[in-house]
Amino acid sequence: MTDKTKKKATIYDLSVISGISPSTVSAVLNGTWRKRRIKEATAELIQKLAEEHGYSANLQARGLRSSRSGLVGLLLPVHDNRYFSSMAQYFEAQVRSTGQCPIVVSACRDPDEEHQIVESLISYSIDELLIAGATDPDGVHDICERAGLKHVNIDLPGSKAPSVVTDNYEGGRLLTQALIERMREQGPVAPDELHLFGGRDDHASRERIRAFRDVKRAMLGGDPDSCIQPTGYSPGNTAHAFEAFHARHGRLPRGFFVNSSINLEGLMRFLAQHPQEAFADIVVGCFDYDPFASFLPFPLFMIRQDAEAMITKGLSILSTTRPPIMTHLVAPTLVPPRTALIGPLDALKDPDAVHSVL
Amino acid sequence: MTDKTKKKATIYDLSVISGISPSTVSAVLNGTWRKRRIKEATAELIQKLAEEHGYSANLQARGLRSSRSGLVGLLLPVHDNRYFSSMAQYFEAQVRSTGQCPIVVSACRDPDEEHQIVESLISYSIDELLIAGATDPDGVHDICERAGLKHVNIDLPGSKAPSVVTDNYEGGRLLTQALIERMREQGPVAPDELHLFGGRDDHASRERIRAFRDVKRAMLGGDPDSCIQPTGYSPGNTAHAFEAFHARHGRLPRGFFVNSSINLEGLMRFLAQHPQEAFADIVVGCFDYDPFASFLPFPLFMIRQDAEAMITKGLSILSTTRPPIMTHLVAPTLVPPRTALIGPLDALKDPDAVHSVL
DNA sequence: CTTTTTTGCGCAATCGATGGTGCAATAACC
DNA sequence: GGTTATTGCACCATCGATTGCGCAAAAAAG
Repeated sequence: MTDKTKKKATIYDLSVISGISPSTVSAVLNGTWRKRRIKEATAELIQKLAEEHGYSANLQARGLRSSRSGLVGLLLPVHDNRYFSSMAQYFEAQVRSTGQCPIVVSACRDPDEEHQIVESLISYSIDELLIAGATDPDGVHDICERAGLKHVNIDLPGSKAPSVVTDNYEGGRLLTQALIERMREQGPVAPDELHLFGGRDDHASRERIRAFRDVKRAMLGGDPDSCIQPTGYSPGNTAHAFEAFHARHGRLPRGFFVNSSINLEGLMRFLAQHPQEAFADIVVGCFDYDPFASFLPFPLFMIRQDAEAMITKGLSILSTTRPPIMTHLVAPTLVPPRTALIGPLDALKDPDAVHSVL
Repeated sequence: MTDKTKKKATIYDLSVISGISPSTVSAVLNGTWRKRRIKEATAELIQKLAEEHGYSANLQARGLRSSRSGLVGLLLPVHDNRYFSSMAQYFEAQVRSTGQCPIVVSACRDPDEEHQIVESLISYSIDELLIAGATDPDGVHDICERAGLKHVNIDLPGSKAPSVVTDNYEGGRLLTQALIERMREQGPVAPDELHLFGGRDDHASRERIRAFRDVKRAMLGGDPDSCIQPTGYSPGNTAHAFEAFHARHGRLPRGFFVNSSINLEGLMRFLAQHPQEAFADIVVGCFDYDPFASFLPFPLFMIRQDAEAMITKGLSILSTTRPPIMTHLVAPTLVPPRTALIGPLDALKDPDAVHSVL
C-alpha cells in the first residue's frame, strides 16, 4: 500500500526505517520478543510499521535458518476421485487450523513417482507427511527415515511406520453380506452368481477379497476362484472385464462387488454400451461412496470410508513424540442404496446464497 | 545409504570430502558448470560423490538466494468435486513435466481465505499462480501484483489479469436447448415448466442464466423470473429449494437446469427423501459432468467443461512475457445422458492390473 | 623465452530470518 | 554513593546455495 516498490519489505527495511536492529525486528515479528525482553512500546512500534508496509516473513529464509518450513504434505494416489479429494479437503482444513501450510500432491500410483515426489518435498524441508494409498509405503518410509521426516501411512499400511487404514475386512464383510441378503430377495443365490471386480495386489484389496470369500463360504457354501477378477485400479480394464463376462455369459453377474469407485467407473463405461435392460436385475456393491452413484438405477450398496477420521488420526499420530509402529483400523460404514450423505463441503459457509426464494 | 548421518548432505560436505570448493560443487550440481568452465572430469567426480551421498539441493536455500522457489500454485475453491479435482490432476501432471513443483490449495470460496492463502503462498516465494474459481479474483490480483507474482484466472474471470474460462453462455445455451428438446418429446412445454437451480452472483452463473433465459424466450416464448433460484454453491440450500418447490407444487418441475455438480448433490438429498415415483418424468440438465450422475434414473444432460484445455491455456499464458489482460473462452461440450467419458486417470499406467482373466 | 590468451577454479558477498552472547543504561539495594 | 541486578537491545555467526569477480597455472602466440 504505502510502498510502491515491487519487492516485499524485509526485517532490514523495517530496521532501517525504524532505527531498530534487525534482530529486534525479527523477534518482535515472530513473537519471541517477550522472551527477549523487548519493551512493549518498541514491539508496538515495529508491529505498526510492519502492518503499514505489508510485511510478511520470507518463509524460505525462516525455513532455511530453522530447517523447518511449516509445510505439511499429503501424498495421494490421485486427485480425481471423491474418496481422495475429500481426504484432501479435510486435510487442508485441519492443517490450516494449526497454522501450518497444507500441500497436497499426487503420485499416480507409480512407485517411482512416489519416491521422486517425496524426495522433492524433502528438498523443501516439509515438516510432516501423510502418505495416502502409496503403492510402496515402505520404500517411501526409507526415504523419509533418511531425511528424518515424520510420516504416517493412510489408507494402505506399511510395515515400518504407523498406519491408519480402513477396516477393509469388516467393510468387505458388510458389503458382501448386504449383497447376498439383497440378492436373496429375488430368490436363492448360488456361489458362482456373486463376483468381485477390481483392485490389485495391495493390502486393502486382499482384505476385502478375503472377507468376500469368507462370507461367500459361510452364507453360500462355496467360493469359486473364477469369481474374483482383480483388474487393477483402472476404469478401462474394469470395463473390459465386464465386457468379457457379458460376452461369455450373455449377461452381467446377478450380483457383484466392485473394489473401488474407480473400478465402478468401468461399470459406467460398460453400461454406456448396453441398453438399460442388460442390467435390470443386478445388485451391486462398491467399496467407496459416491453421492451420485448411490442413486444409480440398480441397487448399489456402498462402503463409506471415514476419510475425516483417518486424517484426524494420522495428524494426531504425527504430533505424538515416538508413535508405536502399528496399524490403526478405522471403521467404515455400509451405505444402503439411494443415500445422500453430507460431506466436507457442508462445513463451508456460503454467504452469497439466496435464501429468500424459499 | 553410505551415510548414517541423520542430516542431508550439503555442497559443503561434498566440498570437504572432495577437496573442491563449494562454489564449484554448486555449479556442477545445478548444471551451470559448463558456463563456469569446470573441467568435465571434475564435474563427473562431484556428480558421482553427490549420487553416492544421496545429495539433493536444499530448495529453501536455493529459493532464498534466487528469490524463486520452483513452486507453482493452483488455488481451488474446493477439492471435493470432480471438476476441480480433475483440474488438479491435469495441473499436477503438466507442472511436473516442466520440472517444477505443483502445489494445490483450496480456499473454500471464502474471499478472506483466498487472500490469506495467497499471502502465504507468496511468503513461500512461489513462482506462478493459477487462480481457479476465485470469489474475489481482483482482490487476489492486487495481492499478487504487489508481490510481483505472475498469475492467471481460471474458471471465473477477473478484470485485472488474463483469464481462461468456460464459454458459459454457450454451455448454458446448449444445455437449455437440449432440455427443451427432450421435454418436447413428452409434449408441449410451457415457460414455467423449466426451472433453474443453483449458482450465485458470479460471472459463470450470470452467463448461464442469461443463456437459459434467452433460449427460453426464443423457444418457449417466455421466461418468468420465478423459474430462477440461485441457491449458492451449497448442496444443503439446493436441497431446500427442491423441497420447497415440491411442497408447493406437489412435484418437481418437469425440467430443470442445475447450475453445478455441487448443486446436483442437493438434488440427491431431495431424492433420498422421496420415492422413485416422485421424479419419474423429470428431465434434468447439470452444468458439470460426473460419470456416475450421467447414469441416474432420469434423463440427465450434462455439460463437460474442458479442464485440461483450461489448465494448458492458463499455464501457457503464464509462460508468456507480457500477456494481454483478456478473457479466453474455452468451449464446453454437451454430454447426453448415459455417457461415460474418459478422464485424467486414464492416462495412468497400471502395471499391477491382472489382464489374464480376460 | 616473453607475452597474451585461455582454462579451471576459489573467494567472498548475498538472500532474509534466527538466536546465542554481550554490553550499556537504568533500577534496586545496602 | 557505590555495588549488584535487571532491563533493553545490538552484534554477529549461521542456515545452504548462488554468482560476480579475480587469480594462478597452463596453453598458445610471437
